[in-house]
Amino acid sequence: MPELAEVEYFSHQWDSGLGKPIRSVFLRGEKRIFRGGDPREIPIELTGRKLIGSTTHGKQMMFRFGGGHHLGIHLGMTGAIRAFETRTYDPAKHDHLVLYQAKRVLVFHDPRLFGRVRFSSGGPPNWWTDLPPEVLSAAFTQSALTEYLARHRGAPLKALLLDQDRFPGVGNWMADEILWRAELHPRRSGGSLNREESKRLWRETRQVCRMARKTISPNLDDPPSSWLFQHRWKDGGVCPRTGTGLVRETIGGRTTCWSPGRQPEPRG
DNA sequence: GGAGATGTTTCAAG
DNA sequence: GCTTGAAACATCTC
Repeated sequence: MPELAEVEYFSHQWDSGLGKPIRSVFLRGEKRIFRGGDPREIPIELTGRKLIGSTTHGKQMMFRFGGGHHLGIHLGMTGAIRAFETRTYDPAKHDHLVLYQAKRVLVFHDPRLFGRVRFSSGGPPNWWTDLPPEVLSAAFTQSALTEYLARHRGAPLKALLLDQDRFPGVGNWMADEILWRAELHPRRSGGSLNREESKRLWRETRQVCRMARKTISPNLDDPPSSWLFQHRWKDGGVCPRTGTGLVRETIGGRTTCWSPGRQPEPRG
């Protein structure tokens, strides 16, 4: 499910637990979720520590605890963060991490195990500090994008937009939304864009990220019907701008939706 | 029963 | 060495 705006929404689900200590920790022990680390550290280090802050970066979430402990969560495709106001809670089938506080529980849930939990003691770890510039940061410049497109001149735009090292937080539906607004066919190659098209791509990438945060992050509401988002999954879906039929096909390894009336097929 | 799902990583081919 | 594409991961829903 989650792309940048949804990730922001989920990270706030634990806000009610800010400033309060963890009393105990439940681990399901699914190794895949904690790949690359040893989850047994988590109960040892977090018990008695307060949750003191949270932040997101693209699709990554980071929760800070007292004592310099950091918990990183990636939701993968089906992960979710939840909080329940309760004193007792039996972990559900796909709950992988449950942090018990005095009056609530903070839960990470993920049926498909594509999500990931990382843990680090002693300051922010490299996997957090070395993240690339966010799309809405000042470092995400037009010229950096142009340079990137030139380097990946053979790859389809759809595949490039899913590159988390360059477009952190952009996922499948956001990539389609960006290309639709920029009037660029998803199969256009990185090297085929002229100056004007490259500028449109840059502008719409930022615009979609900005609007997604504004509309989705507060309550996980769906975007308005003027977006491609609302029409892209429906068979027989119609482009809200041209009124003509939408097309779906796999590009860059993912289901891709576009409006042929608006996004002309590349030549050749 | 089969296909596909708003994601990332890894591996191999070009 | 770099770029690109496909498969693998595991479960649920339509």
